[in-house]
Parts: sequence; C-alpha cells; structure tokens
Amino acid sequence: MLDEALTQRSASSTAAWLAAELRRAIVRGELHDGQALPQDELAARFGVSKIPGREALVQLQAEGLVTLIPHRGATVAALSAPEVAEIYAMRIALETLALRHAVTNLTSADLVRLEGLITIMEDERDPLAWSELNREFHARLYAPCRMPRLLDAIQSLHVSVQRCVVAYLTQSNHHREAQHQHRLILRACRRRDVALATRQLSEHLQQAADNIAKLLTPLALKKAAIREREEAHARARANPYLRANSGHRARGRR
Amino acid sequence: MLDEALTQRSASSTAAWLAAELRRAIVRGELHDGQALPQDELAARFGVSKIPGREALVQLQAEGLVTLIPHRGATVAALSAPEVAEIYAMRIALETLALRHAVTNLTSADLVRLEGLITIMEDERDPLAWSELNREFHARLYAPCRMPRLLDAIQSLHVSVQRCVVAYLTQSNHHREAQHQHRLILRACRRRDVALATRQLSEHLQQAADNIAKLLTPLALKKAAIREREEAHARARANPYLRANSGHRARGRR
DNA sequence: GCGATTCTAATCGTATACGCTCATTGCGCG
DNA sequence: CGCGCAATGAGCGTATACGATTAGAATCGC
Repeated sequence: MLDEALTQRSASSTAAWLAAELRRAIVRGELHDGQALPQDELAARFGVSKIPGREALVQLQAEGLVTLIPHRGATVAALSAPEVAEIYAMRIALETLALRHAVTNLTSADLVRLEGLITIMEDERDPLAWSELNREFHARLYAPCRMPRLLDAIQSLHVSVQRCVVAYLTQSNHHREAQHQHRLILRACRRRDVALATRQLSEHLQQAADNIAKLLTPLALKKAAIREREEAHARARANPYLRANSGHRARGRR
Repeated sequence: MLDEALTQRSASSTAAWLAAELRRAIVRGELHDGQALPQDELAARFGVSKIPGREALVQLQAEGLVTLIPHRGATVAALSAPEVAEIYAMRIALETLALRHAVTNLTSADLVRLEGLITIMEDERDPLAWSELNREFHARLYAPCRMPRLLDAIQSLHVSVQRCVVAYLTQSNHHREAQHQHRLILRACRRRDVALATRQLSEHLQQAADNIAKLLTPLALKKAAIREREEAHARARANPYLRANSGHRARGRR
C-alpha cells in the first residue's frame, strides 16, 4: 500500500515521478474512467505539494490520459468506443510507418530478442504483465526505425488504450491469436518483406480494435450503471479513489 | 512591443495564455532554435509568477516545441533535418488517414469554403500569414473526419514545422506550386476520389519536406555559425531573448 | 604550468499561503 | 409545487519564499 511512496524516485523531478505513478495506476485500472483527481488528494496521497501534482496532470493531459478542465479539476480520461477506434486507426497509420522504416535496420540480434520476448509471453498468464510485454515487443520491433518522435507518439497511443487491452484480456484470452500474429509479423520481418509485415501488423491491430470495440459497448453501459450507483455513495466516502484507507472518518452522523 | 501584454488573456488560465504566446513567438521565429528560456525572464517579461510559466513550458514540451531538461532550464527545440523528415513522414501517415475519413463527409459548403481559402491565399504575400492560412486550409480539409485526437495530433505536428515552412517561404516562393497542389487535392475530394486525393496529398507533403530538407542543411550550418558568434557576446547581455531591455546589469569587473 | 577540487552564484524545483472561480444548497418568488 | 437566484463552501489557480542542484570560476596541489 505504501509501494508508491517507497518506489525509487528515480525520476529527477517529483512531477515526472508522479506522472509515472499515475500513469501506471490508470493503466492498471486502479483509477477508473471519469474518476476525479483532486489536487489536494494527490498531494496528500504522495506526501508532496500541489505544484508537482499539477505539472504531472498537465503532462498526462498531453498524453491523453486525463482531462483537465480549468477551475473544475482533473478526471481520468474516459475512452468511448469511437475514440478507441480512432486511436487504433492512428496506431495502424503510425506503427506501419515505423515498421516500414525499421524492417531494413533490424539486426539478427534484434530478431533473436524479439523471438525471446514471444517465448516469455507464451507463459505469462497475468493480463497486465502480458500487456506490458506486448508493449515492449512492439516498441522493440519499431525501435530500429530511428525516429524518436514517432516512437514517442506510438508509445503514448499504446498507453492510452492499454487499459482497454488489459480489461479485454482479463475476460477473453486473446493471447493465443496475438501470439500467432506476432510470429507472423516477425517472420515477415526476418524475410525483409516490408509489404507483408505491414499488412499483417495492420490486420493484427485492426482485429484487436474490433475485439475491444465489441467488448466496450456493453462494458460502457455496465460501467455507467456502476458509476450511477457509486455516485450515490460518493459523498459519504472520504477518499474517492483510494482503496480502504481505513475509512474511519465521517462515519457518524447517525 | 507590449502587444503580448495587451493581448486579450482570453484563455481561462494564465498558463494556457502564456503557452499560446510562446507558441506564436516560436512559430514567428522571434525565438530562434536553441534559445534559452529562463523561468525568471519569462515571469518578468509577462508580469506573472514562475508557476504558470513552468506549466506553459511543460505543455509546449509535450507539443515538441521546447526541450525541458531538469535543473538545466528550457530551450527552444532545435529541429534537425532528420527530425523534419520524421515529422513530415508522420504528417503524411496521419493526414492521409484523416483525409481518407474526411472525403466522405465533406459537404458542399465545406468545399466552397476551402475554395474561398485558396482564393484568399492567392493574394497573400506575407509568408507568416500565408502559412497560417495554409494551416487553416489543411485543418478545414481534415475536420470532417470527426476524429478529435487525430486532428489535435496533426495540428501539433503542423505547428512544429511551421517555423521551417515560414523560413522556407521567406526566400523561395513555394506559393505557386502549393496553390496548384491544393487545387488538385480539392478537385479529387469533390469527385470523392479518395485514392487520388490521398496520393496527391502525400506528394504535396513529400515535396514540401524535400524542399525544406534542401534548405535546412546549409541553413543549419549558417545558424550554427551565428550561434557561435552570438554566444561570445551572450554573457554581456542581460536579457538573452528580449530586444533592448537596457542591459545595465553585471557590466563591471572589467 | 596544468589539472583537480572547492567555492560561489545563478537558477531550478518545491512548499506554504492567499485570492478567486465554480458547484451546490437554501430561500424566495411565480 | 417548480423554477430562478443568492449565499456558502470546496477546490482550483497564482504569488511569494525557501531549499536543492548544477554550472562556472578561482584556488590549491602536483
């Protein structure tokens, strides 16, 4: 429970560290969509002042993970079905571009490493961990394109939808199919067949997008219902987004 | 000279307003590449405190306009030739995507408006103003795709390279060619020929990229030389990026 | 004379404190 | 009884002040 506080504050600035922590929490689903993120809570939670918290939020807003409305606070950005489709469309456009430039530069060492990643992923059962490995696989696949801004943009998009991927993997195990598609992409890369590799990457991503979209529509409705119910109790609770902070405050009244 | 201070602080937050001002200044070329942006100077210049300045810088960093190194301050992001090429590659990928989705939704009113923009651009001689109109043309062309994140990303990329476009237009008048290409794209859109429209858009952007690249390599060398010379005088001047703030500080020592 | 080291100054990063905006609750009016 | 408006309160945004870190310069030792 204190792991956030104990985490190596390796990032040079507190703001960057906070941003990383919040990013992780959002991706892990610990903060659900639409969740309010009061600055005071953040400050108190992480034992710092508001300023670095504000900067972290600005940074995350740029990544599209939080919505920041002036004078009305920050909320975890909610992803609608069309938005997910949009992000995947952008991912296809950018990742095929990256792959196109990367295929030429992929060394045999890179290929071995990627193969190794697939093997590791084979045994990974935890959706969150698998999704992290998946992100790493894609990142390493594109890295040789030598386009830092492009890689950053791809990374950002990936993080934006990672929550959905995790939620999706949690119930329906897409692992099998994804593993197979990863192998196909890798094989095409090994043969330096750019056209084939990019086509298979497109199909891979498009399929993921379709599956998540199918999941998202009913899920959104369900979440809305939960939200409805929770908001009724919201006022009674002290810390909105923290799990069991020993809610021994504001209990009385009765 | 006080126009920044007089500008309607329409943006709800001071940080957003500052970011907009700085963005404009960078695009206009008033702040050259690699220029240091000390927080205190910013605060004094705009008559505010450091905090909104910091947030503005964080925001601009996210847009790729400034580089922000912890404990070492902010500098205007320098664009190398490969970076420009990279950004244009991303633009082609994303803008063709946007156009593909927009062509279907383009109304006749949109087409009329776009035609009007081209006409206005015909008579515009000022490179900066033309570049703004150019940005608007592209933005309006893609707007009907109904993908807000994609449009934001495109806008951000466009702003990133706008400085180069302005610098390019200033000496070599690319207007003619661009105007022609815009008309071709628009004609294809009118015929709902998605393939043709996207292809011509690609060529349009690729050509711009090539031209800027040709310009940039010698320009970079020249700028480096200027930088070299300026840095020799840098210590004597009080305000690095402000013109004539009566530098009467730290003169002595002799 | 040259290099490593310590000292200093400048600047960044963060904490505390205050003014202001916006949402909500209670009241009065139609 | 429902709707619009004013007062209250919580939370955001910004200014001031201080501690921390880094780059540069003078000094000391070799």
